[in-house]
Amino acid sequence: MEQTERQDQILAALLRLVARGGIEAVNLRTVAQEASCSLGMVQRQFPSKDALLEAAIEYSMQQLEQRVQRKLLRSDPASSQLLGAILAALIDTAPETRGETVIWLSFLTQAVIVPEYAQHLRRYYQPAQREIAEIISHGQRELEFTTKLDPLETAIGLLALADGLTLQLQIGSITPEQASNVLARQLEGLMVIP
Amino acid sequence: MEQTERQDQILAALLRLVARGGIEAVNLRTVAQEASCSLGMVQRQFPSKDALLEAAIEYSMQQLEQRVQRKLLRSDPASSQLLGAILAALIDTAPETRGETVIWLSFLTQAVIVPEYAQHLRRYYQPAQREIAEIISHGQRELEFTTKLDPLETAIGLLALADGLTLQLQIGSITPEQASNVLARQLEGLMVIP
DNA sequence: CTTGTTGCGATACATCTGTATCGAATTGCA
DNA sequence: TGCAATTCGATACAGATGTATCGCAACAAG
Repeated sequence: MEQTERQDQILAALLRLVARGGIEAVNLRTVAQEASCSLGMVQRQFPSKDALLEAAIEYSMQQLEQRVQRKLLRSDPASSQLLGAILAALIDTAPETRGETVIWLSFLTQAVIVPEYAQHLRRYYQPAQREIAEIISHGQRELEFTTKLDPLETAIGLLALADGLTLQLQIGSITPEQASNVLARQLEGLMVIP
Repeated sequence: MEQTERQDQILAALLRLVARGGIEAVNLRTVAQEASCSLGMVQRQFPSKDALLEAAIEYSMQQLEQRVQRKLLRSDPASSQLLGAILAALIDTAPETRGETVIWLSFLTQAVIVPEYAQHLRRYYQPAQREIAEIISHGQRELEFTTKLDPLETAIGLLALADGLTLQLQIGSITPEQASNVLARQLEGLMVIP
């Protein structure tokens, strides 16, 4: 068995654990048990618990990235369709992605306190903001979007909205239908003249 | 010294602690130290750590409630002004409110896992959604808002947006100016005809 | 003033958790 | 096949943490 393969098994086990019991359920022993290996094995694959969690975040980000990319490939290349696909991937509530969502939220919450985490996140969000702004810009040039709003500001709003909707969805204070309706209205809003 | 007074001192100490080090910095000993009292005192005021945290959440929610109410009293009674005041209070980044923000985010994250917490939060969000929807409805009837959008759906969007912006603000991936601009654009959006 | 009660803070205790260590098993190579 | 090196998993260890206990001091009632 290869190194990275074993590491991925452990990371997957960790995410299953997080999906069930949140990040508080994670410790070296429970992870080992979930991964059906020994405590020593987990220690050997990851030098410390922090390193393990860091790897889990990285892993989750990659999974999210892939999910977005897959949606984009299947999507109509019109700007509004692209945006819709990206945002739909961000608020995904499929059970398989629950672990990723929860660990992502935990990481966000931690980042408010730990500057290094916040920096990590900025390095993710700022490119995302720019990419979405670019799509909006493109839509404006192609006259698909008639809005005159600032693309970057609009992109920031859409990303923040997606995060907020994810939270509300996860705690069940809104339904998936409501969430996608809200997003749909926002996209429609780009096609009027304000 | 009265019971509730001592409890409030402890809760305030806890929130200072959370503002500095997040919820992980909270344990009975650090709280006692921050509150300049003994471990036994904290134990006597709150039967368990869970009860202590529960009380801290309640306390934070009351503080937020009061902050919103104060803003509302000072605000112009026009619907858009009311909405602006509420949303501005929600994304507040004043240092004094940081502890509340962080504990609120921690609680949100926990709520994804703990159904009882989620229920607490729904009991907060759903009235908030309805109140904001009511303000929007009123604005529509008074012809201040020309939008034909569904009030409840719009309210859900605004609240989710506020949560998302709060997160992004706290990790520094957007500036306060960007956040309030995004909110302002949304409010302007209610005054067009879509 | 004495005595019983209550409140207080220090300390003890059990558990959990990250990390280090060590002997045994396994594997690869000559 | 035999040996050396590596890998494995069990266990030991230290520190942190929630909770329980206990002796002492302050105070009130008689």
